[in-house]
Amino acid sequence: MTLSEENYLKAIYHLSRDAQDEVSTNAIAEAMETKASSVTDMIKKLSEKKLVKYKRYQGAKLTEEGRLYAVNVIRKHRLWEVFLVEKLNFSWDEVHEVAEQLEHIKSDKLIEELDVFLDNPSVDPHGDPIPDRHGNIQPSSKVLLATLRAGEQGVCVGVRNSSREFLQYLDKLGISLGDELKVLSREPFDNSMLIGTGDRKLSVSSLTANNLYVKKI
Amino acid sequence: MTLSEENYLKAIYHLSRDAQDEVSTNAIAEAMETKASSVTDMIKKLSEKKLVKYKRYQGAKLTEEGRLYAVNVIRKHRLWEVFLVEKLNFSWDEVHEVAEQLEHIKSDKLIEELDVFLDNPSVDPHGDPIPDRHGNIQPSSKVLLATLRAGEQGVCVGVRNSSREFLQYLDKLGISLGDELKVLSREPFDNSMLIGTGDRKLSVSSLTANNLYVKKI
DNA sequence: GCAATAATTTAGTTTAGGCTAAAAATATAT
DNA sequence: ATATATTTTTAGCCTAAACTAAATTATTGC
Ligand SMILES: [Mn+2]
Ligand SMILES: [Mn+2]
Ligand SMILES: [Mn+2]
Ligand SMILES: [Mn+2]
Repeated sequence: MTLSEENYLKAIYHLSRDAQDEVSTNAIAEAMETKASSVTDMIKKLSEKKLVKYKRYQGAKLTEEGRLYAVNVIRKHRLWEVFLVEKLNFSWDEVHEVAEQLEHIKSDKLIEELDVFLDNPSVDPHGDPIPDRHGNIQPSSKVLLATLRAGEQGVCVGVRNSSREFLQYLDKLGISLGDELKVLSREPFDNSMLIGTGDRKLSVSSLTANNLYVKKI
Repeated sequence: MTLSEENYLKAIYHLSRDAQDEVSTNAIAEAMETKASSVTDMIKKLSEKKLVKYKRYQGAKLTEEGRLYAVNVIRKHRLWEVFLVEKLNFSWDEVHEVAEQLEHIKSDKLIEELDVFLDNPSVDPHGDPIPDRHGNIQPSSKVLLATLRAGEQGVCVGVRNSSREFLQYLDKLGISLGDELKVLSREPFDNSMLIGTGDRKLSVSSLTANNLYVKKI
């Protein structure tokens, strides 16, 4: 499997929240920053290899084999992100680009030993779950901060958007995974919230609250 | 720079012990397990990029820029080998294949932090020197075991041949880097030697003695 | 139900990095 | 010194993965 094929599988996986539904050619093209015609060529190839189910004009859907392959690439991506943060002093907004390269390294022993070396982490630096060696993903009960009512509390456990801009903004706000947040009030005017964390109070915009996952406590 | 270009630079570097001499097209082809015609195409391309000096029918020679690039790839290769052995329980005969992939990952921060994480190692698991970030390589005074006379002693510091077969054979003999060896006698008949290490005595063939580096003590 | 629009595929190119076969240059051996 | 052998280059193809432009199919609005 080539680097490009692996990236397509990953993109299709991420685009189909339910393993059932077909992903459109255009959606894949946008995610991969490429053209629809290139996508058609590639999904035909992946279809030959039985990694994708494809009928002309009907989009693509991963086969079970394709899903397992995609999940394994994601496992590698996330383990490498943990490694970079925990061992090499990378910050959470610096890891993605390098992990995009490292996820394509081929060696079963490498990834199993890395997993052991990192003490079998269950989530990556952005709070995303790390699939196990068999492709199983731990279900989690996280909800968006935006869904909490005034008075409710939660622990910050992940981000929905992991762009550098958002991650660096959270750093600036002083919000990290593991922090306990309490919703002090919600502002109907612009859907922002006033939250308390530690001894600080801060106002977070609707957009921010819709990109931060918490686990209720 | 593509993976293939990097591999050509590395091959040319390894083939030219003295940075002066030209490396022949055929020699590169053999080292890269490719055809001479492909090599011609590539050295033309590297020549355009000023990484290689090339005149038709006269072989290739790295420019200073090309040498620095090659040495940096080798630095990455060897640091990753140290990582695999020291942190991930790889044995010295398993690391090369994976390091061949890892050496192409592009991130300056990654390699500098890896260097720090590993405590700035000076040699890789095969005793080969790790260039520093500026491309300088520590000169070393190692000699082949085969050059020692009866009665002389040395510490095992490296291998000339790092094929899996040879490394596994050394494991079977119980010889590791760091071991002290004493030449008890040399056998004129087949150039083998009788050596003592710890409380053991063993006979090593001429071929083995010509592929093991020691530092005299 | 049909025309307009949007999505998708096809056809034809491009570039990187291979290959083979043939031509050209260099090296070697009488 | 020249014929032969070896090395290297050139010419022409191939495949993977992109692209553009044109053709085709699906969807939507009336
Ligand atoms: Mn990532
Ligand atoms: Mn992540
Ligand atoms: Mn190696
Ligand atoms: Mn090595």
